[in-house]
Amino acid sequence: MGNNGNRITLKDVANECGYTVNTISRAMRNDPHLPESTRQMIQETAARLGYIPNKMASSLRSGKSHVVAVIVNDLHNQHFCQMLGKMDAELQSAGYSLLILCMQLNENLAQQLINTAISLSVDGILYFPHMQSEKQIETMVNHRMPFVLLDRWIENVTADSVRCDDENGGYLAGKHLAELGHRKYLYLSGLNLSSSQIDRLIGFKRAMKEYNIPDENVRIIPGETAEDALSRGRIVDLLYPLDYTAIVSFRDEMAYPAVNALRSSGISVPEDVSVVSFDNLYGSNPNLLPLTSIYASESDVASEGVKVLLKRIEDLYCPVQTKILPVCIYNENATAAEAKNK
Amino acid sequence: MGNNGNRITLKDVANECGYTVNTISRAMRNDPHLPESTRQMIQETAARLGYIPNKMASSLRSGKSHVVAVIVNDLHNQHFCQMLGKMDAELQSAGYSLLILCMQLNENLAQQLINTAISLSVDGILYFPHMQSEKQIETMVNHRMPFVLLDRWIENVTADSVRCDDENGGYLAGKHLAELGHRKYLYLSGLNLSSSQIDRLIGFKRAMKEYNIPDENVRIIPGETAEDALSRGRIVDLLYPLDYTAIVSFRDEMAYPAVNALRSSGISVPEDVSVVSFDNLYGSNPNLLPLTSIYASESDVASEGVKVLLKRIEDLYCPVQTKILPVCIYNENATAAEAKNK
DNA sequence: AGCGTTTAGGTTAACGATAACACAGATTAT
DNA sequence: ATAATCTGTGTTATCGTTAACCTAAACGCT
Repeated sequence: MGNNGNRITLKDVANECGYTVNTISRAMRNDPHLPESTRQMIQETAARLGYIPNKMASSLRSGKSHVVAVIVNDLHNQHFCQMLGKMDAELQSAGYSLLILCMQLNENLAQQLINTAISLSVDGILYFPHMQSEKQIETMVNHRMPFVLLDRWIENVTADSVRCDDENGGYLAGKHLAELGHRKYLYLSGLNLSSSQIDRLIGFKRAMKEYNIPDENVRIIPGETAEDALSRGRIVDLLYPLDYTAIVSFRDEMAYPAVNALRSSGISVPEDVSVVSFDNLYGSNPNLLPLTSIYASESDVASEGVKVLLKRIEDLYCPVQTKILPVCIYNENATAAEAKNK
Repeated sequence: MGNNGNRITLKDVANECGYTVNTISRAMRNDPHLPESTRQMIQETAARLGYIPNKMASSLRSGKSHVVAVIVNDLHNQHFCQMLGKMDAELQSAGYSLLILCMQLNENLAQQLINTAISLSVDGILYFPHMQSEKQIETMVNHRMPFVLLDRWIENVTADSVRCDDENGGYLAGKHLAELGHRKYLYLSGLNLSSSQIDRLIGFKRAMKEYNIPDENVRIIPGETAEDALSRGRIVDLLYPLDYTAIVSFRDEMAYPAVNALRSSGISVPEDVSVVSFDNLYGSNPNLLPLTSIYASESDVASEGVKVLLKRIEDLYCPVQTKILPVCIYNENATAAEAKNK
């Protein structure tokens, strides 16, 4: 008979076996001090009774929850989803579960989500910060909570981080287009200047300088979302009067409507206008868009991120880990077409 | 002065305020028995000290964790990811966090994931079952764990469920194609006969009967994954000799490579061959594929699912809830082109 | 004034598991 | 042969919070 309501606890197993809860607990954790036979007998009884350990209790006492939280900005964003899959796989094989906390595009939620994570005593946090937000970092540090910053760096913060080489990415974008002979550029920036945007622009400008393309040939269009800025009329207006022939978009999701707008106006991509973007969101579907995309493997970011976090969980005081993953530039179709054009 | 290591607990706040932990606990939970002034003072002190409640402890004592688990087959699948976003939003506004447990395409993990969920004392489970698996259901029932079956039904199980009207979906697919005048069909089925596949096929056959299309005009190609079955050669071989002009694919992810294969072989879609599929995965990108897709709003499945679960959490013994969401058939481009063709 | 009823808070015992310590009997070492 | 160690287990305290129960003062009412 169960103790209180219905849940089967160590106590129930103990009663059934004639041992104390302590011994059962040990058996379940495969404590080497128990003789093989006893352990087996206990584990079998536990299985027979349908015992499922209560991690809340265990975590409360032991301080380990075997749950890792990931904090992302938006679950509708494929970029994150692809990583979640990989992260989950890596975490699972290390014995962790994944708690997803999502800002729903509202950055003010970040602090609250971090509190939630701490509140649930997760063992670590995979954090995709959306803004330059030192306060959240401070909270985690104060609570001695292991964490890794993903995709971005944060000003004045030294902490474990995994991101791709955005500066080089921007450079490669510029170089690629410059070598194709383009002289006038539209650079679609975003509204929030995240670290990756800053780095990409810096790299891009470095390339421009290297190829002697003057500043005034690069028109930066900042602070707009894809939908509202890149409507057909707008992008065509922007392109034609000044003979821009190249577009750089800070991420594929922004490039996508731009390319659509161009095509609908009878402008071919990449024949008339070359487009370079970041993330390679559509990389797995090479027929979809004639984009050249700059990216680091999402899978690598995810698995490196997990690796770094697990290391930090294991040793809270190990030296700071920073991984900057190489980016590559690729799109079969676009590259081929552009080369032909050249 | 903290008690043990460093975490700030109720006790610390109590010491600081001169009340007992009980009173602090009450203040934090906004217990109406406390005078406004005391509560405010306590909450301010707690905030000042950086107190973050320990949900492990709270959950252990109170039996509520305010975490809901979702069990999915594959996080790389967009269909799930889209729902996760919506679910998370709905759950967040109800005060819950979302724990994602993923089978990594390995159905044998299902039982283990359910155990994990129970182990973590989640308040409920959103379950996308992958197979006809009664045992997992039994576990949840035994543990009085609220759950909702999503997307699928399970034989011999009566439980809360939310899914779309797959039978009608299949019917609409058949009707649509039959009315366009198609007489010979390739029906791409999947390897595992999930309930949605069964229902879709049943509905499709009903339409075939209604339009007097004999069984032998429908060739069912089962048990293959998209990649391996629908290579260029294969699909073209299948199409040409018998003059199939219509393809039904049990889900968009399978249709996608098929369409690509067709196009690469110089067969136009939808001009030469009409393709109907399910899920409307690419619906938000109408230029991507000339597919006609049958689907129910993912957002609806997600939010209905959450709604049903929350109700069940609130009252474990309320009557069984089953929601079958209407499907619609749509693709602007394909429909227009097909109509012109007709 | 006397008696019930709030009001504001304290006391105590859980929730389920685990860590630290204790300890008897068996085994080994010297 | 006796001390030292190991083996297998029980005892107790504790993780941080909450539920159930209790009390003392203040208040209202006839």
